[in-house]
Amino acid sequence: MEKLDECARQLLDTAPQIMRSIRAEMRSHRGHDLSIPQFRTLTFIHQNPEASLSPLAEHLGLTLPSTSKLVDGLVNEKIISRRESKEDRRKLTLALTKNGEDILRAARGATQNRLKDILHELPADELSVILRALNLLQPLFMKGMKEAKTHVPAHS
Amino acid sequence: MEKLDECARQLLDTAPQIMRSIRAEMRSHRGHDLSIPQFRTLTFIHQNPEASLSPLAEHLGLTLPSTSKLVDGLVNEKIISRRESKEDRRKLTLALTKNGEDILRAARGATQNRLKDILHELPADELSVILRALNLLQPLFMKGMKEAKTHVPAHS
DNA sequence: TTCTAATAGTTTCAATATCTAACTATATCA
DNA sequence: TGATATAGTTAGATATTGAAACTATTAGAA
Repeated sequence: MEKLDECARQLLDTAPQIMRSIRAEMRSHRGHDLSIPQFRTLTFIHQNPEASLSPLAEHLGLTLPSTSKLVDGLVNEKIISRRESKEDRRKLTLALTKNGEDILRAARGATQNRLKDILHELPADELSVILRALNLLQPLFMKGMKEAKTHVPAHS
Repeated sequence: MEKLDECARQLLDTAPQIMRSIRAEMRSHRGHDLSIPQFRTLTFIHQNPEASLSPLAEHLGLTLPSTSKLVDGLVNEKIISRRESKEDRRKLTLALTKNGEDILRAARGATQNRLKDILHELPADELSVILRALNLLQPLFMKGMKEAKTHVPAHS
């Protein structure tokens, strides 16, 4: 149980610092500024074609009104498109525009480069450890979300 | 370099999800609601006794006015104390109140428990991998901050 | 078939968080 | 000593988010 305690503690201390680097880069690369929630929205829609608003809200951890507003802004900027779903007229179908795909790709590229800058001095075996850990963590934190609801986002 | 790419990509995808869980717990446990920046402020001051405002701002990735306001709110709630520094009257010295320490302890405890809930099903060897990875990542993301400035936060 | 309940999303209002510009006070340097 | 640098505050503007209220659509019960 000591390891479990230590993992929880380290995660709590490290995750915010990682996010700080990510946020800084999202906001500093040339071109379109994206907030973290905007970036996460684009990523979610990219990974979940035909997504509607509610699963997006759930993924973001935001309420429906907040998510609706967020999407509004992105629609206004022609980054995503929003249309009525074919199977259920209450639902929206969200999609990235071409512009949105470009912006997402640029943001990911720049931010991943930044992270690579930070990580590049690590030897390969340590990168392997980190990669393995991330592969363990990712499903858990997606899984946590699944437990809350039954809607499972599809992952590439 | 493939591993480096993959690490950067996974980090970019996983860190926000981890933060989502942390944020949700910070906001849901009984007692005092803390925002992530507030929590990070308390943690920083706890780990850096006698800290002034500028290194805190730097740590948070916020501007001085924003940090000043954030601290204002916490001072008003008697969570931290603020006084003029002895060596330099331009500088503040920030400290946790007793109340602040209680609140931080409670927030950490609850959030760590939440993370433990998520992680507990992992076998010990996998926890070891995660722990090792976090121990590798943490200094890097603190180090990144050091590179930006010369002021090195002391760590327990 | 009709009516009620549930669901998806929007709008309004209020609160909170953050940045920029401008400013004050203090310390350092030429 | 005066100019410059540094630490922090205030005011104003903008962005983000939740709660309450509302509309439209779908599903389920009678």
